[in-house]
Amino acid sequence: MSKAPEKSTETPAVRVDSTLSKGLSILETLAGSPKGRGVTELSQILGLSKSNTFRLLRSLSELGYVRMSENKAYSATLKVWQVGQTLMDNIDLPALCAPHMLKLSQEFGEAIYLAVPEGLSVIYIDKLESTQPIRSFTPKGGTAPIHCVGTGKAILAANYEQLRDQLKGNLKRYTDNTITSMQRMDKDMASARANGYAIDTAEYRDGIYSFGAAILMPTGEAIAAIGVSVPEVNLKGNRAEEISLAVGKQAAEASRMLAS
Amino acid sequence: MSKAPEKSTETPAVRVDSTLSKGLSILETLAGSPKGRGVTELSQILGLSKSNTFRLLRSLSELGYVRMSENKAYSATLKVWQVGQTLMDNIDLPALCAPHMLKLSQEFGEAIYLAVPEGLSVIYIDKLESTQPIRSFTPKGGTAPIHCVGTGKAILAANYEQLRDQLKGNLKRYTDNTITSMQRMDKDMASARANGYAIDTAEYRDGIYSFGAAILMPTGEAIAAIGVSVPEVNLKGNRAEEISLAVGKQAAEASRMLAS
DNA sequence: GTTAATTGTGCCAATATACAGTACATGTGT
DNA sequence: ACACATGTACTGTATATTGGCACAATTAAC
Repeated sequence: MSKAPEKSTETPAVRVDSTLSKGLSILETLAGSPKGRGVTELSQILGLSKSNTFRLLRSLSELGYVRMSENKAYSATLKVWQVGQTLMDNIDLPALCAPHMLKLSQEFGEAIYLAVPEGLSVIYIDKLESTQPIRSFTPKGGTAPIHCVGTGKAILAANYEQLRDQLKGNLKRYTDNTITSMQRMDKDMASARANGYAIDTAEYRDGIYSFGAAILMPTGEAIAAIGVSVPEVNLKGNRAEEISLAVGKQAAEASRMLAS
Repeated sequence: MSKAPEKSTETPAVRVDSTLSKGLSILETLAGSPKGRGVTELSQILGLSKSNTFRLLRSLSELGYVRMSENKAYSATLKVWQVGQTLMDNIDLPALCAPHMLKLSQEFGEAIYLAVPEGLSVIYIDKLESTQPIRSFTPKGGTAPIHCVGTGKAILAANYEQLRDQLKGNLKRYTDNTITSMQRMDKDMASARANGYAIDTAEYRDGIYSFGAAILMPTGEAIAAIGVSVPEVNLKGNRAEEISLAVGKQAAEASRMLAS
C-alpha cells in the first residue's frame, strides 16, 4: 500500500510538490472548521500520517497561518483572510475590464463606463469616450445614484438582498422615468437578475439611456459593473437589445476572468 | 529580513517545511502584485532558484491557486480569497466571545449581548441573561437600530467612514435622548473611537443604558460588538465608567484572539 | 536582419528533506 | 484505577525537492 490503491488512469499528472499541496489542504480544511481540529482528526480527514500532519501544522503555525488554542485544537488564523484581502484590494479592475470595454466601444462607439459601488452610489473608475459627436459627460471619478443608472442597477440587482433595506425611502427622483417605488424596483431588479443586464431608460438624465452588467465574484456578489451610456436619439431599431446583450456578455466574460 | 543568509546563530529554529514556506511566500507576493509576475522576477524577489520558483508555480497552478495570463505572467487566482472568505464565514463568534462575555456577566451581573451589524441595524446573536431581578428583554435574534444602542454605536464608530453616508436622514428618534443630528453623532463617534467603547444613554429604551465595544478585524473593521445593557437604576457612583472600561477591555481581548 | 540578452521551461543527478513508524507523556472518560 | 486516545519527540531511510545547466522562444539592441 505504498502507492495509491487505484493509480490515476490517464493524466501524465504534472508533479505537484506534495508538501505544498498537503499544507494547503490543511489550511483549506481548517478554514472550514470553526471549532478547530486536532492532529489525529486532521490526519484522518486528509489521509496523512499523524507525524506528517503534525509537522505540517507546526510549520504553518511558525508561518503564522495556524494557531493552537488552549484546548489543543488547531485552527486557521486570519492570515489567509488577510492575504485574500490584499489580493482583492490589488485586483486591477480597469486592466481586467479594459479588453471587454474596448470591444464594446468598438462595437457601438458609445461611452463605456466601469463603475464600483460605494454606499448607495456608484463611482466611475474608468471610462472610454464615445466616438459619436453627441457625448454624455460623466467624468472618470464621478458618481451617480445606484438606483437609476445602468451600472448601478446591475450592481444593485446582484446585491439586492444586502442593499434593498437601505434603499427604502432613498429612491430619489431625477427624471420622469426614475423608479421611485420599491414595488417597481423589485420587479425591475428581478428581471435584471434574470437577464444578466440592467437598463436605465433615461431614469437619471433626460434623454440618456444606459445599459449595465455586473462583474461578479465567485460568490455572486457584484464588485463592479460595466456600462454603456447612449443618447436616446442613437437608439434606433433593436439597438437597445443589441447593446444590452453585448454588455451582459462582456461582463460575464470579465467575471470569468476574475474567477479564472 | 525573512531569513538570514548566514546560518542563524541563536534560534533553535523549529524546522519549517521549506516547500510549504516558499509556496506560501509566492502566494503572498502574488497577492500583492496586480499585474502578475514572471518566474525570474519572482525568483529574484524571494531569493529562490529559477527552477524552484517555476516548479512551485506549476504546483500552485495545478492546485488552482495561481494562473498564468497570456503574457506569461503568473498571478494569484481568487482561490485564496475564497478560502479566506470561508474562514471568515466560519468564525464562531459566540465561542470566541463567550469567555469575555462570561467575565463581564460575572463582574456586573447584567445582561451581556453579542451583536453583528446588518445594514443599519444590529442583530443579537448571543446573550447572557442578567442575574438581576430587573431585566431588559431583547431576545437573542432580535434587532436594534445601530445608532442608539451600545453595541451598534461601537460598530458604527469603527466603520463610520463606510456607514456615515447611509446614516444621514435615518437617525430615527426613540427616546428623548436619541441622537438625531449628524453633528452630535460625529462628535459621539469620535469620542467612542477614542475611548474604545460606546455609550447609549437611554437612547433607545427609556431607562436602559447600554455600553458596547467592537470586535475588530486586523484591518480595523468591526465585525461584531459586545455590549452590556443596564437599567438606569443600577448605575450608582462610577459604575458606568467601570462597565465601559471593562467592556472595552474584553472586546479588545476578543479582537486580539481573532487576530491571533 | 542579425546578434545578444532575457525569458519561460525541461531535465538530471545529488543530497538534503520530508516521511512513516515508533515511543512517550499527558489527559480524558469510564 | 484503568484503558484509551491524544499531542509531541525522535530517528533512519528513501523519496521528493533542489540547483545547475541546457534549450526554445521572445524581446531588445544595433
